[in-house]
Amino acid sequence: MGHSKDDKAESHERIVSVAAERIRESGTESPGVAEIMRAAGLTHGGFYKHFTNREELINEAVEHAMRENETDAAQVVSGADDPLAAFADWYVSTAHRDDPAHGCGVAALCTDVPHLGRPAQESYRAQVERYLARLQGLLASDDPDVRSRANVTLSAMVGAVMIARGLGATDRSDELLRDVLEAIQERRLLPPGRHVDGRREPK
Amino acid sequence: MGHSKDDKAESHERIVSVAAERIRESGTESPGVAEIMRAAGLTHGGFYKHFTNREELINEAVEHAMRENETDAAQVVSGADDPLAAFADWYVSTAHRDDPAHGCGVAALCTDVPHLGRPAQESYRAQVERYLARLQGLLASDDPDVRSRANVTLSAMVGAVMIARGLGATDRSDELLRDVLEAIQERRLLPPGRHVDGRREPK
DNA sequence: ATTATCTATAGATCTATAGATAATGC
DNA sequence: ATTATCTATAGATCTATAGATAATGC
Repeated sequence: MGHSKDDKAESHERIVSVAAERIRESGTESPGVAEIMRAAGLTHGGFYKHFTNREELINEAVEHAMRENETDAAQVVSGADDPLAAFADWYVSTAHRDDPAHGCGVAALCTDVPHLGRPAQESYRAQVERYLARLQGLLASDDPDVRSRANVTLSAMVGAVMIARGLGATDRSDELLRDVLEAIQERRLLPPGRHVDGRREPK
Repeated sequence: MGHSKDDKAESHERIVSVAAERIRESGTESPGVAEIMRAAGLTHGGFYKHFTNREELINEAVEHAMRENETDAAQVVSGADDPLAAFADWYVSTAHRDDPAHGCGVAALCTDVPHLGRPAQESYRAQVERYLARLQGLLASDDPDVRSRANVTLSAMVGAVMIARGLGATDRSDELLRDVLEAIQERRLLPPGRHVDGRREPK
């Protein structure tokens, strides 16, 4: 047993980190307090010295899952010849499909977030904004429709990984990921005739 | 109490139909047997005369959710001036975002399916195939890359609805849906320079 | 007589709490 | 003395079962 304040901070971090993995793998409802504490090397009784209730842990775990992934993204694009291609390569991959526990929280938690409280929804929204800001930077900046294109690109990336996860590690799943990756890397999501009037009217 | 064989068949259908709604709204783990039976106007005790266990219901409910949505899709495109535009309009919409219970099972259940058994995974896979077959029919048929384009289009459609659900009914969410809808309707997901060599090498 | 549904409940699991234990840190 | 963690357990909830009830259908 360790009982210093540092130990407690380490324990807290470990619980949140483990929970962030489990909820991306099995959803926010599935893993129990006892299971998460066991995975963190602790017993379930001590849990309530760290969190007022389970929901508080889930909120911290959602925020952790979102930010953890974002730091990975920054490393991937830094110093790449084609940063957009590197970003897409990292995201739209079989490795990402097969390891949701350490992957994108926007993809893994999209179905859970509507049933969670404000803090988790805000963590989700903020991470979508960070992805969109990053994509706008990676797409040609002289395009009046960068934001629209970032929305389309993010949708295709997230959708591909989600459908691929539903299909499992099959040839069909691999093919879908590869087709979406190529479409992004070859800039096929660009408008064929450029729009010069900026944002169009919503129908 | 009604006790005829017809009544039982109706009860069975009602239980599966209600379950198909609840699992798309809250995931396959969340709704309990008692809750589903109550929503079907029955008590929980009779459940096991219809299903050997909860998992069997979930399998039937997943299959039901997938097929129900597919018949809606067929109606939407039939007789439309621009069937692809009509299909995208129906799928990439705020109405679809705000009503997962009656919406696409591929979107609603993608995170649950990997944790379910073979039958549910097969239902999921089959519905992805039906969507892709439909999209290949709606996209220009003289294109050697229709299949690739169907994969990209489906990913963008599903991804847009999933992210939009995570964001909730906000301006940002509406904008994302509108941008993806326009990209599909204006055929912006087409390659700018056509590829005549068919399928390219996987890198 | 058969059977679809209902009432009641057993057994398992989960969140949260209470009190004990064994370190830390003034 | 304080407190981080552990053991034990209360109370709620969930799946599944058993036996009772009240219709159907030969």
